[in-house]
Amino acid sequence: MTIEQHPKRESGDERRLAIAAAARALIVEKGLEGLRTRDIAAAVGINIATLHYHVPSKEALVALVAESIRHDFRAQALRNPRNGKTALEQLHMEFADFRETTTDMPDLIIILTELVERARRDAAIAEIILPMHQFWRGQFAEIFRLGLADGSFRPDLDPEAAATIATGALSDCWRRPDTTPQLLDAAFAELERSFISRS
Amino acid sequence: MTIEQHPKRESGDERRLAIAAAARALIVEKGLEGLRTRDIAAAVGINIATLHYHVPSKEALVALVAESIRHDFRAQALRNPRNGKTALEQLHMEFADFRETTTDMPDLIIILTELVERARRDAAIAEIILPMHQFWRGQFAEIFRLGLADGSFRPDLDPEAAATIATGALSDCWRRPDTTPQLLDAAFAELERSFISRS
Amino acid sequence: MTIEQHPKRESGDERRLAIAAAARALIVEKGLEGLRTRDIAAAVGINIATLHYHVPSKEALVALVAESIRHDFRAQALRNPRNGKTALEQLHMEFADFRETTTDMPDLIIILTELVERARRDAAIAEIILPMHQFWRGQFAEIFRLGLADGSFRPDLDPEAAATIATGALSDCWRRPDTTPQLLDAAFAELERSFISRS
Amino acid sequence: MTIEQHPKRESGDERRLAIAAAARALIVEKGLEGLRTRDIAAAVGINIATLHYHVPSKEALVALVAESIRHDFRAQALRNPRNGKTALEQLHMEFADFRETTTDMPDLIIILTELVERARRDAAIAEIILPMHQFWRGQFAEIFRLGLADGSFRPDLDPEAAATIATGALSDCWRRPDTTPQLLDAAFAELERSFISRS
DNA sequence: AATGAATGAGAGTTCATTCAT
DNA sequence: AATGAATGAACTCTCATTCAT
Repeated sequence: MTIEQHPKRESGDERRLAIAAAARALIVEKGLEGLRTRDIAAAVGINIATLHYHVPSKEALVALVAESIRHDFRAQALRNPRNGKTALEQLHMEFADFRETTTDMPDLIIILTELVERARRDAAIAEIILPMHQFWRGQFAEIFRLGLADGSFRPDLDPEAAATIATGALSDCWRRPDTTPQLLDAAFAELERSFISRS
Repeated sequence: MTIEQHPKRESGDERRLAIAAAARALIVEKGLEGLRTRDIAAAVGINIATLHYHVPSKEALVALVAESIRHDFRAQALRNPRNGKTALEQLHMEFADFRETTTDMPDLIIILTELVERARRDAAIAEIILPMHQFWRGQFAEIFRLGLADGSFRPDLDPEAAATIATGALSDCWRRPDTTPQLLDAAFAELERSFISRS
Repeated sequence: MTIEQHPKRESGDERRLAIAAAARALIVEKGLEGLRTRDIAAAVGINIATLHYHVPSKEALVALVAESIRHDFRAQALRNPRNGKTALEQLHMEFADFRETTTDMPDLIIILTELVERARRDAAIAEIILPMHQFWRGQFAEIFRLGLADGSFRPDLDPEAAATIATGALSDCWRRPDTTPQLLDAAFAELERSFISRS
Repeated sequence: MTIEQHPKRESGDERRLAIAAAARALIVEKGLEGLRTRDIAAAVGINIATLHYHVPSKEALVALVAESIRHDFRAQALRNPRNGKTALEQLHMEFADFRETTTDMPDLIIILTELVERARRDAAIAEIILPMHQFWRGQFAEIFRLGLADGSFRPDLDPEAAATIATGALSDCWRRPDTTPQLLDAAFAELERSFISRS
């Protein structure tokens, strides 16, 4: 895209981006377990030794992927500002965002799931991934607190627990191998009915 | 059962049980990805060739673990009969069962999560594992349908979607590395408030 | 066939015959290199340990096959007596015998070839197999000597060398993967024209 | 060729040559059946992984050996041009070539025999090896046709059958474990007497 | 910044053979 | 005479990583 004088010799950052992209594609295809450094190098079009020059170890490579995922999530989260919206509007936006992500970047969620799994055994990954989950749940909790204050959600709602349920249901819903858009929509609707006040 | 004079010489079924147990312990420790046949053989106290005598391949070994998990789940599901209980009582029992499982057999859920992940790429595992998930969700759906009929749950409840939410929230709740019993209890309570009728 | 009181418990000799037969079939199918004791046991319908009870080692098993081949060859050689025939008649009979063997027992020659190959490295096999070859060549030499005496073969014929050529050409002819009956017939005819006297 | 300061670090082609040479020596010693990748690596002085770096699989390794044999055969065949020679002179040269090969490169024929045997079950090897045999037989046939035309061979000679007999006799002659140079010479002489015209 | 060559450690699997019953 | 279970030794092959250039 930008003017390149040495197309074969990309800058270090560009190479790292290409490596992360290739790694993500391969994780989607074969899972984190099936990820091979040689495959990544081949996909990028470089030598394995060159790959190790840019990313010193496989551990660092997985961390790079985790960072890359976090970056994309953050970008998505910041795209639609919530300022000045009602709690219900924000909840709808949150649902819409999730729906959009599952549609536009299904890979992102697959990789995230794999990283969450790995986070249980890899502290470095945990440090990157878990805050993401917490941030997402935090956003839900914030919405629920707002809705409690303005009376749009039922008064006995526990914002934290509801956030746990919402994020849990959504992510598990996506994780399921037999998932469908209809299933997701039904879950959205049922979650809304569960939380709004009725009077 | 009987006093073993030759612990080196067990029957095939006993060995297979011991192998499944050792494999499960190792999966909890190192994940399915880190599972090594040699480690299992060492844990059981047999030669690797002996392991292959009883379980012909690693693929078959993972399937054996999946079967073993299914067996345990079934046993647990059948322990407390639901006959003659109200919908709410049954929901409470479902929660209690889950709680009991997380307490008594935390490994079971960890392994199940790994197997679900693998099921995405391994059809043989999928065939064993996915029905379990569906059975669990089906039980929730049944409870919600019952509660709709007797008026204990709110009339606009979508039983299937609610079942999806309940199982999703619960399993995700457990999957989280930072999970606590309190978190689980809060989720139980919030789910109940979400679904019961208020009048 | 014979009256068996314990069909499952054959006598040692019968078992050894069955083992040899199974081994021969498997050698034809997969070669001596691909011969596995387990496959033989399975073909016979017995346990591997039982196989080892009857034939103590794989080496002994190959020797058993070699003996079995020698037995068949001998039987075939003795079937058509050469007494009172002319040299040319005997040569024709020799050709007919070879042709018959390639038609009726093609396996026999395949296995023999494999055994000859192995004889180079296995003295025990060599001791069984090489005399067979020498016996065959000796018969040809005898025929050529007879034909020299009665003038039916050309006077400058070297019986030993001619026997070498005849057996060599025939066995190699058969060994070839693209062999055909026509090829064999052409070789027979050309050999005859090469050796008979023309005057 | 040049003085090597780092014998551990050779070019890929050199390594492949060294691997082929080591493999050939080992095949002569233990047969194709007894060929082990570890032994080859040890003979070359490299790690097994390095061997696999240069030759990706054992199958490819056997193919490499087959190619190497073909290369040597071709070089030998092209060394002495047949142009302008009489049929008889060419036949003598063919015999001399074979004799030279058996003297200078006895291994070559041993390995060839093993490869021919394997060609029956391995299509990839067959594609490399069988044309060699056919080329050799074709050369004999050509000589016989030439000799028929100029009257140096007997008029009822079947060139193709004679070529089959000649190559068959020669290769079988060599294959025999009890072979001697005298035996070869006697076969040469007898073949010549069998085919030349007498008038 | 890049690469061809090399490697240690280890993976799953195979096989003839043996042991206890 | 027969067998289920066990085993040592070996096999081919893989992978992340390093070295020399």
